Amino acid sequence: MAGSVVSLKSSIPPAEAPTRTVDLTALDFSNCPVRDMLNQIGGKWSTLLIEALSQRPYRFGELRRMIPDISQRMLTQSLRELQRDGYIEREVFPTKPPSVEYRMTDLGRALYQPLSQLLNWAEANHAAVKAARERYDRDNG
Amino acid sequence: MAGSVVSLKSSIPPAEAPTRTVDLTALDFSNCPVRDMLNQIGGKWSTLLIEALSQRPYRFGELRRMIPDISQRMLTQSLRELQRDGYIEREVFPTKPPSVEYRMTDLGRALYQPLSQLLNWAEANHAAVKAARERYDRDNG
DNA sequence: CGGGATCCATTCCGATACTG
DNA sequence: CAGTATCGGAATGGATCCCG
Repeated sequence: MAGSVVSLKSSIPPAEAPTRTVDLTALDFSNCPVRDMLNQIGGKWSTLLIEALSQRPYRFGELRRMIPDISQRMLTQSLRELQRDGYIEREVFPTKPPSVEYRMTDLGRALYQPLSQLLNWAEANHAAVKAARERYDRDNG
Repeated sequence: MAGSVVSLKSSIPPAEAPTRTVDLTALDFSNCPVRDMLNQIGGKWSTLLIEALSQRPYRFGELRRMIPDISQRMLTQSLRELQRDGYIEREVFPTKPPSVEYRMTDLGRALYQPLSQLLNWAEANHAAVKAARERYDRDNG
């Protein structure tokens, strides 16, 4: 793959074709985490967790009860990935039995700004998307 | 799963615990396309295509050359899904050999507003995420 | 040129069982 | 309570061949 600044010419003869240059590097997998990030955000549970933790810190068991459909395996894994990317932090309290709390970091709160905008858009436009799908499925398949 | 408005109480004794109610319905899979949408956007190629088509319409082969790493199978499939959700449209010109053009719809352009904000954020903060990952990987396994 | 069909590798995710 | 370990099915994505 390798960081590619794709030079983009129309397939019409070069002479009259305006040469446009599009920088797709920003979305290149190997160079930057944009794709990586969206891959992570696009995971089945990540946005749900970010949404929940954007409110206040929660303990593991609380999150689990909030999202009954998540398995503890995926809950652990998703939290670890969010933590690894620096969006949330994990604090262990040495009680017996131990309790663990997860909270957003500054980076996570920063991410939440544009992310919540996108989520709001999605929520506001789900009817349009649904309609488009039904139209497509009717006309085609 | 089923649409769940999760009633969320802290695990501290109910008497003194403030009862908070968090509506996670918006992110429920079965109810609304927020999760669906992010699933789609989180796909390996979708954002790349939306980014490209937000500039101007392109033909199949042009897109293919712009993104050399995509297979024609995934290009076709990704374009179909974006079309199905109403973000792009497809026009066939009855030339010989046939040519097909893809362009953004109004809905697609609307989506691009919050989406590009998120992409910009990701691009601007990739250093922070990278640093967080290295720190995590060093401190842990 | 712009696909469709098929096969295969990888990754994701859920269910279950066990632990400090 | 908050995990870890293991397994198997499902979904995702890539390679290749074929077609009007």
